[in-house]
Amino acid sequence: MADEAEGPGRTAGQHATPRSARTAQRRRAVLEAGLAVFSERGFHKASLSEIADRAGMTHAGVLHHFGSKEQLLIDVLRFRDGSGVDGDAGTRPLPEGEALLNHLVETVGENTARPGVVQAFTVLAAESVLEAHPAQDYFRDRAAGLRDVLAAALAESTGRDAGEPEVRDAAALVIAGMDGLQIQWLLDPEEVAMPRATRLMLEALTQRLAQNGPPGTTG
Amino acid sequence: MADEAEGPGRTAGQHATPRSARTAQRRRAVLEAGLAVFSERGFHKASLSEIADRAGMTHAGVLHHFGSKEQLLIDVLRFRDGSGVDGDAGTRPLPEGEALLNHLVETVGENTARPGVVQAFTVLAAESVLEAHPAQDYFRDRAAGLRDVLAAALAESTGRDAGEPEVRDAAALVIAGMDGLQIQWLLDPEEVAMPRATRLMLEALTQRLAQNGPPGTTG
DNA sequence: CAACACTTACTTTCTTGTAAGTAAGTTACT
DNA sequence: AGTAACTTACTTACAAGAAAGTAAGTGTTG
Repeated sequence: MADEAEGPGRTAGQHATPRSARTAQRRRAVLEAGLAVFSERGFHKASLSEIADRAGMTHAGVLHHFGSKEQLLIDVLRFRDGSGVDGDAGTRPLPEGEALLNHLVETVGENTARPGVVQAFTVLAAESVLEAHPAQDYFRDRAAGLRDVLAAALAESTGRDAGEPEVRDAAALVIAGMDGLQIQWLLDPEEVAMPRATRLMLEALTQRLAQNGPPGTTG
Repeated sequence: MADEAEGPGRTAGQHATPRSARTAQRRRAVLEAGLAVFSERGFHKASLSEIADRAGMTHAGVLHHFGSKEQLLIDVLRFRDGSGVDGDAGTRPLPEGEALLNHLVETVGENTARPGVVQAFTVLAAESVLEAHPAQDYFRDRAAGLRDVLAAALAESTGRDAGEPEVRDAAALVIAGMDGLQIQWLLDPEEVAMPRATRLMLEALTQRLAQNGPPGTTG
């Protein structure tokens, strides 16, 4: 069983490139197992042993690669998110402007097909609110960044200014709506139509912003 | 003969309360400690010992009253919610119809003053999504009930029918928005104005429903 | 050979839950 | 009213297990 590489050496910033493709592959297996277990159990109830089992090693082996459970969580989130501490991951940058809004509805639709990832982000985001949670910075920064790009997108498509409080509130609401829908959907998938509801929210908010807004643009 | 007029004296007896009342009081202390600790740590990371400490007894004492950690959680939720397993609790039934919508914004405003309770419900609701979580039924039923009353309220104030998918989606969105805003607010209180955003959401959704809706009303 | 990728074994710390004891309070009966 | 029988509200002590993390060893590989 040799090295059929999928990209052995990578530009990994300041971190040294992994020695072999096999090592990268094992790390990746741990990250995937971590995502699965964190999403099924949440951070606190997840155990390194279960993650290690699924990745085919012992919990000490996991610690060898990631140092601590907290660091593993952070690496798992970045791995899934895209920024790819490791070799790669789907890393597509978000579209900007109006395209972002359509992209969101699409993404929500895709998400109904992978409850695992949805659950991981939902549970971990809420959990991160707890004092001294290791993923707190990650989720706070993520939310702030999303609010920014969403405010820009909403502003663009309604002729408003991205700095207006109402626009920023709307941006927060879009994220909030998506997060909250996920909770309800995970609890009761048949009662909640995530993509349809997301579209409704976007339409309602953009209509409201457009109607109430553009100072000189409307004429 | 214990002067029955003033109740049974303990060594340091000071209460004019009969034994059963004192017991209820101790149980209540545990419920309040439980709410605090569950909200600070989440269910899994909360420990009976810490709850017991705050209530002034040992963890075995807590188990004497509530049987198990899971049962304690459920009793805490019901206690805070109102249904009052115990003697009391503020059990005010939700207003109905349009009044509910105003009530929501008010409640959100009040909530900014008590992050503890907000955090408890936010974190536990998201956590309940995990397999075999003890509060899963509680939160699923709660969400379903809220969607019903909200759909009715939205229908009433927009001339729509509470059974229409769009109205039900809007109801789910209101809950989702509130839940999601709480997460963002807990992570970054200065960046998120919960009450203002909540009002915006309600306005945007009711306008959208009213505009798009009443089959015979529009002309 | 030396670094790496692990494993086994162990330590420490916590966890919930149980068992059994005790000091009060309550009830039943005379 | 007095007392015995019982219940309640706890406590201390323990059981049994899981958890993360450490240390040290082993085999592979570049």
